[in-house]
Amino acid sequence: MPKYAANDLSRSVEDYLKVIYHLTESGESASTTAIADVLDLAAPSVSGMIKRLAEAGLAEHQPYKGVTLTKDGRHAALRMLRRHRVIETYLVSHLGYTWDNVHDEAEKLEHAVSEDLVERLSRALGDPRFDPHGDPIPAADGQIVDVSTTPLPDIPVGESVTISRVDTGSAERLRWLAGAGLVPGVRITMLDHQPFNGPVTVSLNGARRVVGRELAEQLLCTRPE
Amino acid sequence: MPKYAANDLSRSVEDYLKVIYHLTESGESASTTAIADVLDLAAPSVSGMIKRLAEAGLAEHQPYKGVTLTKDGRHAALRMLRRHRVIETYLVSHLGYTWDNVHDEAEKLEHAVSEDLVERLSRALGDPRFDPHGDPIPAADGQIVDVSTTPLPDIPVGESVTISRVDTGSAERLRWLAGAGLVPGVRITMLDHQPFNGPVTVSLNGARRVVGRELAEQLLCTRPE
DNA sequence: CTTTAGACTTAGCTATGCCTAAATACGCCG
DNA sequence: CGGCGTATTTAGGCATAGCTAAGTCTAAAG
Repeated sequence: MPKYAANDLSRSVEDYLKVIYHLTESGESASTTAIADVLDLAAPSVSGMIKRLAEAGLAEHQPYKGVTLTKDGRHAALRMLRRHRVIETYLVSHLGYTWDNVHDEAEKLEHAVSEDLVERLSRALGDPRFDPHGDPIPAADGQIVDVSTTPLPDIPVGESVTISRVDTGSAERLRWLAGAGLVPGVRITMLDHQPFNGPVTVSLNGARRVVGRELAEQLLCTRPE
Repeated sequence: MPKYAANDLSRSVEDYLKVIYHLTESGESASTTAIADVLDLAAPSVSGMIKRLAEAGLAEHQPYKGVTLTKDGRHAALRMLRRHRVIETYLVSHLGYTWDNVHDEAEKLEHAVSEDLVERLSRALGDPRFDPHGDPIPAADGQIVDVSTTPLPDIPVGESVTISRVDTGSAERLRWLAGAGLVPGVRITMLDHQPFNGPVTVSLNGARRVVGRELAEQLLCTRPE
């Protein structure tokens, strides 16, 4: 018999679940310190919350080894992710926000919107599958598509690719990228790699763009065929 | 020098301020029990919060006599009222909500939206001055229009008036009224009063509507000239 | 003028979620 | 293998905001 999904988690719990979800996406478990860093909290506060999450059946904790989400916890985290990304998309396409300033607003709203409102927002948008940063929006049932992408610096010279995802939360970087036209959906061709972690040069619509290595790593591309 | 408006009140504080604002609109001070009833809290909890509100300079408390808002408190309450009504209006006109089901959603969102978002919503609506229930929306600076209205049962037979405001939060009543076409902006003519607090009969667009006294009291009308 | 019901406040407890300080475990380096 | 630094947990507090139980004030009725 499935447990009733606890649908009334506190704001804090929701935030922890989201962070743990992100930290464990690559398979490893999330450490206390890593969580504390992201949420800007003291480590003991995180220790305490991890215990509560485990008791609530949302997370599994191996003391001193880290924490992972249970099925319930992952489900709740995906619900938050859906909310966040639907809200961001709506704010950008219907209320004049730009992709560099939606994050904070969505961060607050995602804890306040009802299931119903999220679905209305999604429908008003035509049930988009990606948000303005190219991040996939989980479906209402928690399904999330897994697009295989390659960081821009790993693209060989001469190859043409499509930018599919921009993996930074930095408003400054997002603004610069938007100004340079380097946004999801755009087709670019790799022209040059400089060695020793130097910049890469790409062309888009005939124009040249030089992008520093660190930023280029955050431009995730889909390769042809 | 004006005090900086405390812009980071807790959800609870915001709720208390709203309730005290409503209870004191008619000039009297709000009693502990009245506040407790509306918020569905125990009286001692309210006593405690009133003390905190007074310490924060948001309310004035005469022990055993009731509480009123200070200028700061009233300002914060009006800010919440603006948020609530702008959100309700947006949900109805852009997201397919009906006037009987927006309240709960707005109640949660009003604590989460930023000043910026409220102004964007308002602009997207053309800066409306009334919400779907006909309640005036305070301006961003706290100005609120005071429309003088008359409860429907006080309209003499034969007079034609416009429904300007529907003063009930009951979803059932709102649904019935919408079905009967008795919504703000509609012009009706008083046909009959039954005695002993009996129902009133009105015509709208040639149709007759019989409305019980209690409900009719909640239909606030503007009279000609 | 007293009594008394009901409104209001005080006292003291609970839960959440944060903190600092102190204790303890892990794992690496010599 | 032992020690040491870092990560982690435990212990003990604090603030907010709720609760019940008990005491106190007000005002109306006798």
